[in-house]
Amino acid sequence: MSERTGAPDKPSLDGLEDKWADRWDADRTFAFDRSKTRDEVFAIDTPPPTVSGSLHVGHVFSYTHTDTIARFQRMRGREVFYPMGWDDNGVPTERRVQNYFGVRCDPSLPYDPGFVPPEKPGKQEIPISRQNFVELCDRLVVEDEQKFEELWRTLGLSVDWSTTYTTIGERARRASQRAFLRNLARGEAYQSEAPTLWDVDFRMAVSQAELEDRELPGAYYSLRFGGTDGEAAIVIETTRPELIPACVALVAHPDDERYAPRFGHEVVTPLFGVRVPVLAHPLADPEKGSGIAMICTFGDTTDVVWWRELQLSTRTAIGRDGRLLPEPPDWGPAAPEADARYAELAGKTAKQAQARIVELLAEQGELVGAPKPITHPVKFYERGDRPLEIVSSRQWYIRNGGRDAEVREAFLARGRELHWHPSHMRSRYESWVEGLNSDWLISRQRYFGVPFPLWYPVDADGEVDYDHPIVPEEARLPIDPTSDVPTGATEDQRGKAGGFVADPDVMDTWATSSLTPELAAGWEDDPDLFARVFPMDLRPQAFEIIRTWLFSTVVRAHYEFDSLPWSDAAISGWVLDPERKKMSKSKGNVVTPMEPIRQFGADAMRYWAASGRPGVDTAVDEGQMKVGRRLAIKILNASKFALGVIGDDVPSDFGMQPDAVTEPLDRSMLAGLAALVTNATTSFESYDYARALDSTERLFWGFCDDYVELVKGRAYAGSDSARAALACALDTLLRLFAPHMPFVTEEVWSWWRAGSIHRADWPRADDLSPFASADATVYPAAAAVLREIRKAKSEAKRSMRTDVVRATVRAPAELLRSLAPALAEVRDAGRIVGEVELVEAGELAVDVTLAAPE
RNA sequence: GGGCGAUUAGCUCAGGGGGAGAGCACUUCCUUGACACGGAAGGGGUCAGCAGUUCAAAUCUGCUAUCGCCCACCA
Repeated sequence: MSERTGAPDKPSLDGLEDKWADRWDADRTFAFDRSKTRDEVFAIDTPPPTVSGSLHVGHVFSYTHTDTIARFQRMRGREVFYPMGWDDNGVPTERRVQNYFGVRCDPSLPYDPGFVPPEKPGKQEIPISRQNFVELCDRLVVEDEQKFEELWRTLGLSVDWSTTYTTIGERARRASQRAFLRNLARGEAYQSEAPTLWDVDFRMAVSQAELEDRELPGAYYSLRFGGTDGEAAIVIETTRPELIPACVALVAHPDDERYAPRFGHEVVTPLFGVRVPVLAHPLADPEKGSGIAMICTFGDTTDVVWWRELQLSTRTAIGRDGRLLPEPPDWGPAAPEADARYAELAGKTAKQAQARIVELLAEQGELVGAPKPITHPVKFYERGDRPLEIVSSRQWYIRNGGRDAEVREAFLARGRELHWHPSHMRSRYESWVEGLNSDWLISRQRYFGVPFPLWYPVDADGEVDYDHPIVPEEARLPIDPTSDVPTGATEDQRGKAGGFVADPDVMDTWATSSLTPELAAGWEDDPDLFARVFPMDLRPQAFEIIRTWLFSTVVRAHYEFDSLPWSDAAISGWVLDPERKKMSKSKGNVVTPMEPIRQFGADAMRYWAASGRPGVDTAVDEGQMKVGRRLAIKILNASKFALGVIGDDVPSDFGMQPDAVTEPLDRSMLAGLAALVTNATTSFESYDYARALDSTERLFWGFCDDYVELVKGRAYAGSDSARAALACALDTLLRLFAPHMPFVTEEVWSWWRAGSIHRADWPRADDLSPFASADATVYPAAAAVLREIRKAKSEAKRSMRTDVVRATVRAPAELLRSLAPALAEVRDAGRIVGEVELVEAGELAVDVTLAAPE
């Protein structure tokens, strides 16, 4: 509990961050009170930052938005559950641990409890077991966490630092495996051997959500497929001639009269002389190229559709390493020259094979005309460097509506049930769900991650039976099937006929991240906490991971709890560099936040962040930070003035004493403040922290410029009405600013109040209701006239303290009526020493006669 | 190809049927008793364009243009 200190002579922002961060920590100001029930709690599903690198200014931006909401809800009386997670699961962390310690994860190795990494990573990576790797990860995360936490605390995030979680730790592994096993038991998870998008460098399957298109230069090559039985050749266009050996058919639209006579007939592939059928399918576009395409297994996702729907055979040419397979595919009947052709290409990368095959086509005269250069979109893994291939493999999926209209409708309904801020972000969710074309592929052929908690029986012939996975009891989780054995089995049965083998794969990181609300809430591990916080209230996140994080979290909660994981989603925009370019490490334009926080102050940094509207991309702007700093300083100084006239003997509960406010000017000012409270509250309730700040700031500057000047004389003279009004306004304004500028408001609060402002009540318009009946026009009228007087002095290039010998106020009758009760204050603030004449006129104008210069 | 958003002062942006606004920058002035890490004032805009609804449009509707993003089976 803080002691009242009174205002210092020279208030300063210096050192406020450390001072108050330490105090909040010591007082446990933001500790979650878990005696509160669900309806009293406001729970936030905080995005766990990836601990592989460093935080950048974009994190500061969006986490500040969330923190303003958290502080508002806390002041409103909700017990805020505001945990922090650390995302240490996934490729970025895997790479960081590899590079940092010079090790490599090899799950076939046994755990070595005595392993110590080298002091400096050697040139050769040391292979270690998965458990050893995870332990190193835990160790590194602790170091990263400390840096992150220091920044968050300096920024003033009001999280409860005793409620943290990680995404690769034991709890996360247990929750991920438990959720998967339950999906499996209910039939929501299934495995399938099918063509899958595949990254040839990472050598793993990639899900639809991890795809991105990149524009790449390419070319259309026109190829001649020879006719059979005396029929003419058919010319097709393709961008991937290297896939000719994988060609299984040609396809044209059923209504295309050019090719209708050939349907069911065969043609011969160029170079290889393999016979393939000509078929009809509505997906073939008569307008594209020559209107007829070659189907390869597999060149793109359309090939997969054709292959499946036309029930074609498989002729695999490209392997999982992106190179042409060493052995030729099954050509079918009679293709004498095919093997020889293929031998020359085997082992080449797709790119090399294309170059060679184009040469050969040209030599053989089977290339029609010159290649037509184009640029076209090609699918990439978002982290990958080479185009994706499609290979057939056995993978685990979770049903997400990609292949089932009913399931899809259920998730669209969840999207409509969720409150989106801003609301138009819902359309991104909807277009994603509507465009799904496959289920959620959750298995990854990686070593670091949460393993699938499964084994498969090996039959007497040594064949693995994938259709009857062996699952562990939930109580055993988390397990690693490569080192743990099925219940009742022994290690010596591993890999043996009649024994078992482990599922070698790990789960996609989103399979864990999709459980962050459950993880943070202690699902199954802490049922008492879970009941108090789940489903949560708010998911704050960036828009670009709606299709991944947001959607997958909805999927998991829908299946496990038949509910949304939270009622509201607040979607933040991007932070752009000062030139309004997207920040990225490769461009080298990433702004790190600690330096500007130290330079301008955390409140100033937060001011900049909170000025960015919900969902709107915002540029890094030092100008806004300077404005924020100026505001913070103004709050210090205006408070110092107000407390100076309120008096040092003010009791700590002095403040809302509406009865003491009797003067019309004071009552009028407080009427405006009441309207502000309503406005700011409404804005915050709809997650519009920016509007709340904007309206509060607007009133505050006017308060400083006009009200303080008008009331100064009377306040110095000891007017009780002025003292009470200033106390009331200061008290209210500080609390309105507290969510945005927690440090400076807490500092000022400590001068005259007990306890933390962040545990004080949010202002209620009801507290100011005595002023609802006040004439709200008095204060604006007085301020307007005062501005006219200042203008006259400014235009005369005279000091503001110049005496006014005589003034004539011309104004509409209403304005003059409003002005009347505050005329004394206007005289005082305007230094009018002589007569004031009031004249009715159409528009406000003030003529003044200034005292002669000395 | 479909969708979402944006277009307002030199810059960054707010506003959302009836006065064209803020901050920064610029110009001028003021070292007044809370504040020189200040303060007062000023200049500056065909609210992207066209059409419509309306007594009245920056604001609502439609179309167009430009920019950004999302989605799509892009041979």
